[in-house]
Amino acid sequence: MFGLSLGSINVFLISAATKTTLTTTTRSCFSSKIHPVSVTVRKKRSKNSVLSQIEGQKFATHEIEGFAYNKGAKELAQHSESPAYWKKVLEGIRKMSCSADETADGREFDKEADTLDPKERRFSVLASSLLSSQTKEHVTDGATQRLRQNGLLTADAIDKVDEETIKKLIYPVGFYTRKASNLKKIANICLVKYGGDIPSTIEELLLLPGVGPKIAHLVMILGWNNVQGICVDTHVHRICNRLGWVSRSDTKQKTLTPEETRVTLQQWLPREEWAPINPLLVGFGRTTCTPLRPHCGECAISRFCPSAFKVTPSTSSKSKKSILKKKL
DNA sequence: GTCCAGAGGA
DNA sequence: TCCTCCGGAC
Repeated sequence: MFGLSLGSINVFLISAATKTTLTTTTRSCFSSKIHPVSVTVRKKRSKNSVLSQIEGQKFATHEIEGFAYNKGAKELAQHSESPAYWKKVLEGIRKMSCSADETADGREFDKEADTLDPKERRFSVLASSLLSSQTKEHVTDGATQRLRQNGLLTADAIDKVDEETIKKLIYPVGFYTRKASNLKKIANICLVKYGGDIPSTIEELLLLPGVGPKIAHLVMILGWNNVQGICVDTHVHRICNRLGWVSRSDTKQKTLTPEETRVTLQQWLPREEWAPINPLLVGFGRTTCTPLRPHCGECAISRFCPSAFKVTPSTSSKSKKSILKKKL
């Protein structure tokens, strides 16, 4: 159960949040190498040099690493004001998730994951993260199981097996043809460049085919227990905008992309919430705060939500087109 | 038929 | 910025 891995993440988070100095205990909580990063962010995402989209935004090294241990760190980590009641909102969503009897994470990663060799565990995290995107949970689980049963959850094995076999085994995950091809390429890169392990930084993960910001951050958290940033998918993006938790700089307009949401959200959301917020909002977004016709009537936090009961169904470009067609 | 959901290519 | 990739739920 992913809960196990989440457990270890929680341990890390608590220690990171409460330590005031960098101790060996804290350091040992990271299974990964720590890469101090100072990133200048660009407006347009390019595969080679990227982290995010807000121009001029810089992260202090200690912030990126996950430590708020020196004097200036707190101010830096909190340079944007938190929206009112955000704690109550998260608490309310947590309660709803529990009563709906959902898994807190919304994702099941490898029951046997803890018995695996760390390198193999990380590769399987990367593989299942890739499969899970744009795919229902049970479908991902089935595909991952089949890969495992065939011994295909290591870089070495994937590199050797032919693409057609992978394709058949992972069917019917979303975009299985492309994913099979990407998986082969990724396995080869992991083998050649990383000795069968996976990359340990966001930048290097982003160089892998089929890995964008969403999966890169997810893999850093689940694979390396290293919270570099929030894993923002379409649910986190939508819900944060509905709640008014993020907006374009100096305006009240919604953020335009998940990447913009991620950077904006990271400016005020305390670090210990970065890892758990994705599974929490994904569950909430699938059941209650749905993209089309959200169930505000049964939502326990609607009183905190500026969009409650007035979310107009977002008109997609496709439906806009068909509306236009009908008019013509 | 429409929408979902991230990444990549035009 | 839009389109494409996929099966499947609705």
